[in-house]
Amino acid sequence: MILPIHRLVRSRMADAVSRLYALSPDDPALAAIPVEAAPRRALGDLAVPLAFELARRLRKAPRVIAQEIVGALGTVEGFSRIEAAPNGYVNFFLDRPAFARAWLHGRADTPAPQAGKTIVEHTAINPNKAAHIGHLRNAALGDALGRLLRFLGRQVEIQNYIDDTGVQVADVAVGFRELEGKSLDEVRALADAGRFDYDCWDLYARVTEWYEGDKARLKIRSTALHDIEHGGTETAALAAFIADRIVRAHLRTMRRMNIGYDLLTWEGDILRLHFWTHAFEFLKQTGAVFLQTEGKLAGCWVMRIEDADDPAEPDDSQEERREKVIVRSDGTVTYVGKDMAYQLWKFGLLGKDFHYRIFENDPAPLWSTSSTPSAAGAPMHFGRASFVCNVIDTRQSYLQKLLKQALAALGYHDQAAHSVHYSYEMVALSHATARELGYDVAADADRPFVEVSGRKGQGVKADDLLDRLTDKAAIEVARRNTELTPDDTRRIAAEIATAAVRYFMVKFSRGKVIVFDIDEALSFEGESGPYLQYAAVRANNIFHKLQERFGVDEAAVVASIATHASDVLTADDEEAHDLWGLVLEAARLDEVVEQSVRTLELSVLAKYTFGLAQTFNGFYHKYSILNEEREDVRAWRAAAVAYYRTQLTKALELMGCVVPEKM
RNA sequence: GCGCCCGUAGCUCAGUUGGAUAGAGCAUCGGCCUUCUAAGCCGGGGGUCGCAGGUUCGAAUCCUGCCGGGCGCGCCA
Repeated sequence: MILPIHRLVRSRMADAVSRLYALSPDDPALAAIPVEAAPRRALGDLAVPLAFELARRLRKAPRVIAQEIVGALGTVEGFSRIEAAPNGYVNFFLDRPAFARAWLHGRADTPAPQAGKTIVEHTAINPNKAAHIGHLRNAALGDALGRLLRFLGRQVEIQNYIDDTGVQVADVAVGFRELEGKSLDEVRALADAGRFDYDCWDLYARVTEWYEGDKARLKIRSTALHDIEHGGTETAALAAFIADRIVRAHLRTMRRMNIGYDLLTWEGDILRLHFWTHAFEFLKQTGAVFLQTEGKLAGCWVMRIEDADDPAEPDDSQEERREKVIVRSDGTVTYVGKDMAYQLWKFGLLGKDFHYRIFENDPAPLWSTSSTPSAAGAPMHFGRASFVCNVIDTRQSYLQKLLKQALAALGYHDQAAHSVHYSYEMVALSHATARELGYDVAADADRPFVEVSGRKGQGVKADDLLDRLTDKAAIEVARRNTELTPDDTRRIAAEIATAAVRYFMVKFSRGKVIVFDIDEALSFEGESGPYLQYAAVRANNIFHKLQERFGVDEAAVVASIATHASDVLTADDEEAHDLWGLVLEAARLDEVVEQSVRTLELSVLAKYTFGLAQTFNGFYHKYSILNEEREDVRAWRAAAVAYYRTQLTKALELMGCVVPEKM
C-alpha cells in the first residue's frame, strides 16, 4: 500500500514530465517514479530524483530539468511549496495544516480487502523437546509477517506444521522405552508431574549418545519409526503421547511470545489420510517423479533436480544429472515427498482435505487437522491459498527449491511463482555464552561462533531465556513502581521480557547469523524492545496527567487544535520543525510496512520503530506539555504526541509487543 | 567441486528504490534528575564501507575477478 500523497506526487510528476518532454505516459521512466523521504526537513518533506534519470536522455543538466519540472508542475493540492534543489532533486513541502487535519482523522488509506488467502507456515518445531532460541527467531519472524500482511488487508492463515512421525520423536520414544524402561502410563505420570519438554530435551541427548555407543542400535530406531508410521503398537502410542504433550508445551512457550496459530497440521494425518498416495499418483502421471532403473538409485522413485535457473536449457554436458529420491527403494516416502503433498494441499490442488478437531480451548479454540471425521461445526475453510509463505531457516533452501520445482513440474506455474521460502540465517551462540552454559567449545575455538546441537542437548531454551528476562524486568519494575502488587509487577515484567525477545529477533536483517549473547539479549538499554515500550509508556503518562491535572482527555486536546491558529506547526522556527518532524516520521508507518513485506525484511520495521521512539524521546526532553502555559502550543504538542503514540503502538503490535501500563 | 549467504566505527549492526554531509546501539570521554519516569536526553572522539577493476553525471548499494568467514548439496528431517 502506498500513501496517497506518494501516489499524488507520482501521478503529477508523470503528468508534468510527459507534457514537458513529449514522453509517452507508458514510458518506463514514468512507470515507477521514486519518491523518497528528504534526508533533512529543511530540504523538504518528499524528494524525487527523477531529473537524474532524465539527464542522460535529454542531455541536460539535472538542475535545469528539475527547474523545468517545477515550472510545469505548478501547484499541487496538499503541498505548500515545490522546489528545484541545486543538485537536481525536486523537493515537495507538505501543506502542514492540511496534513495535520488528515492525520487526526486516523489512517489516510484503509486497505481494500484483497482476494485470495496467504498461508504463512512457521514455528514447525520437532515435537520431541523444549523450544530453543533458534525457534524463537522463526516464530517471531513468521508471526510478525502474518501481522503485517493482515495490516495490509490480506487474508492470512497461520499454520504450524507438526512432524509427529519423524525420527526425532521416534528417538525420544526409544529413549523412554530402552533407556528408562518406562511404559506409556509411567511416561504419562512423568509428563503430569513436571517439565516434560525439559525432560525430553535431556533424554534426546542421551539417546543420541546411546546410538553412537553401538551403531547396531540404529536398527531399533528404524523399527520404531516404522511402528510410528503404521500405528497400533505401544511405541506408536508412546510417540503420539510425546508429540501431543510437547506440542502443548510449545504452544505455552509461544503464547508467552504473543504468538498463536489458526491451524496445526500434523504429518501423521497426512500419512493416515493417504495424502501422499494421492500426490504420488499425480506426480507419476505427469512424469515429474519416475522410477529409476539403473545406477545406485535403482528402485527409487526420483525427481530431477534443475540446477540451472533456466530449465529450458538442456544441461547434458554435466556428466550426470542430479536426482532427488522421493520414494526409497523400500517403498517408504521421504520428507520431501510428504512436504510435496502438504504443499499441494495448501494450494487446494490435492483434491483431498483433512478432517478437523479442536486441539485446545484455552484461551481460544485452536483447530488442528485430524484423521477421524470432523465434529459438527468444524470450519471447512482451511487451505486453498493463493499465496504460500514458508518460514524456514536458510539451511533448508535446497529442499524449498525442490518443492517449488515440483509445483512447476506438475504444470502449476502460478502456484510455483506464489510459493515463497522466507529464509533467514540461524541463531548461534557467542563463545562467552556457550562457555557460561558449560559447553565444550574447544572444537569451535577458531570459529566466529558456536553452532549449537539439539542432538547433544545444547542450546538456550526459550523458556529459560524468557524466565531470566522476566526476573530481571520484575526487579526493575518493582524498583520504579513500589505501589504495584507482586502479580501486576510480574505481569508487566512478562510483557517487557516478550518485547525484549521479539525485538531482538527482528532487528537483525534475515541474512545475518545471530550470534546470541546472553548479556546483550538481557540489555534493556539502547536499541531494545523495552526502550520502545518505555517511549510509549511515557507518552501515555502525559495523557494520564493531562486528565488528572486539567480534566481533559486526549480526544478533547486533539479536537481543540482545530480552533487554534496553526502557526505553531507552520512557523519557521525550531519547534515547528521538531513538531513537524515527529508527525511526519510517525506518518511513515504504512510505507514502511509495505516495504517490509515487499522485501520480507522485518528489520526495516524494527529500525523504523526504534527511530520513531528516538525522535519522540528527543522531543519529550526538549518540549514540555504539562508545564507549557500557552494553551495553543500545549494543544499542538499534545496532538502530535497523540498521533505519534497511536503509530508507535501499532508498530509495536505488528512486532507482537504490547505497551505496559507502567514501567 | 557446485550453489546460497555474510564482510560498513573497538564490538554488534542499519543503510533491500543507485542519490544530498555513510548512520545507530554498545563500549569510551564530558555534561543533564526540586521540572510530563534517567529503561532517558545532549555533546566529543572513533570509517581505505574486505581488495582490485568496471558501468554511471553519481556506487556501501549494480557487474566481473580475487581474499576471508559461514551454510547447504543424503535412500536424514
